[in-house]
Amino acid sequence: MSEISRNGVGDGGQAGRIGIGLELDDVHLKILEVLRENGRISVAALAERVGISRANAYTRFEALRADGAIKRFTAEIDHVRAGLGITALIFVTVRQQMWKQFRAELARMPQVEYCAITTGQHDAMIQVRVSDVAEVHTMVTDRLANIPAVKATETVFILDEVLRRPYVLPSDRARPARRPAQETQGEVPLGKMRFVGAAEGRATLHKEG
Amino acid sequence: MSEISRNGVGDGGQAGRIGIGLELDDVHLKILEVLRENGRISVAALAERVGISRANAYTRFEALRADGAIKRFTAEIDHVRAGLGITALIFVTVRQQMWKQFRAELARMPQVEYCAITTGQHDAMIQVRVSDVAEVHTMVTDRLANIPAVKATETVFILDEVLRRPYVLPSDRARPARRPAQETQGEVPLGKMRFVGAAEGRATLHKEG
DNA sequence: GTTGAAATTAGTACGAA
DNA sequence: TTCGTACTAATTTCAAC
Repeated sequence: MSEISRNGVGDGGQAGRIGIGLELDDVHLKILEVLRENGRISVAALAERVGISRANAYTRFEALRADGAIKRFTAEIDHVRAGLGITALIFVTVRQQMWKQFRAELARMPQVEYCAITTGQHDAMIQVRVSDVAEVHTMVTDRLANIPAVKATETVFILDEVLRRPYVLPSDRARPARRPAQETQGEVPLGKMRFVGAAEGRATLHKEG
Repeated sequence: MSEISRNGVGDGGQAGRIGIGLELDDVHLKILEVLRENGRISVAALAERVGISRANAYTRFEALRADGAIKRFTAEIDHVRAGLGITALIFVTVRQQMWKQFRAELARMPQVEYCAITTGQHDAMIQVRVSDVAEVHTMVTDRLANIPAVKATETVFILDEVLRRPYVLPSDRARPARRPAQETQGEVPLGKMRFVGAAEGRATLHKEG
């Protein structure tokens, strides 16, 4: 057993998840790096690529899963080939204290790939995948607009997905692509920048379903 | 060999990728459904869950990969446990005809998990994962603001990720959660809705690197 | 945390329906 | 095309170091 707490066999179940602030060492991160590129690699091959023994790899692999650091394994598909070539972002303004209803409706919309609650002028961002632009219109008007919790929406289309990493790791910063940072050469033109603060009374939200 | 074109062994290589508009049947979709939830499932178990023979499962599995319908297998991690608990969206306005430079700079930023070109008032949306809010500020001011291609940025923070599916499939619509659609009950309050058109001269963009 | 061997399982290659 | 089976190769498990 490593420093990672796990739902060990024989646990009563009460002491299930304790160490919430676990620290992943370099080996853990290396494992996650390899799995990011090849989620179906055998643990034996994984051990070799990371430079540890197989038994160690099995232990750490299981620990990462049991701890929840690895949530699941999945595939990445070509949405166009799957027949869902249209991607849109829908920014939603939600009526306060109707979040629970909003979440419940979201679960019933299979076109939704991602939904996040944000600061800024809108309250949530939804990413949807559909087969044609008309379906976006249908979704926004027939589904979203009929949800009382939804006060307003704003839709933009995604023209191209430039970059998509399964996930980011702290170890990625260590060895970036090229040119070692170069520090801040002179003052930054702050006029370019604009932060958008959180809307009032929304920072206290937390998962409810 | 199925209806999916593949880089079959013995192919000269010239006739590699032909059928770009391939049609996935129900069995293909079922396979993708299973792999979405468990990307590490063995092909034998996959065959059983889909209800086909092992040989057939191997054929289709390989066909999906060779065709590019499945791009890769990967893991899903808990970003908080990985030490990157802060997620932000940065909306970027890009100076026209400097997209190539913008893309090149993006590749050097390991904190970026996702970047898409969008319609609407901004030109691109970047999703970043960092360890603390200060790092967002650093990214925007030190990195992005120093890119000539970047005209302006607008940053919002993600307070909660409500829903995240690895991908959406056309077959998901067939059997949604509950309540069979109920049709449009009366007219839709269109006043709620607002579409944002594409900025001029940007729809002609395509991948360059 | 590592190595080596046994047991299990996965992947491949056929022929038949 | 799909299925079923036999064959080969690899992986996982378990042991001792």
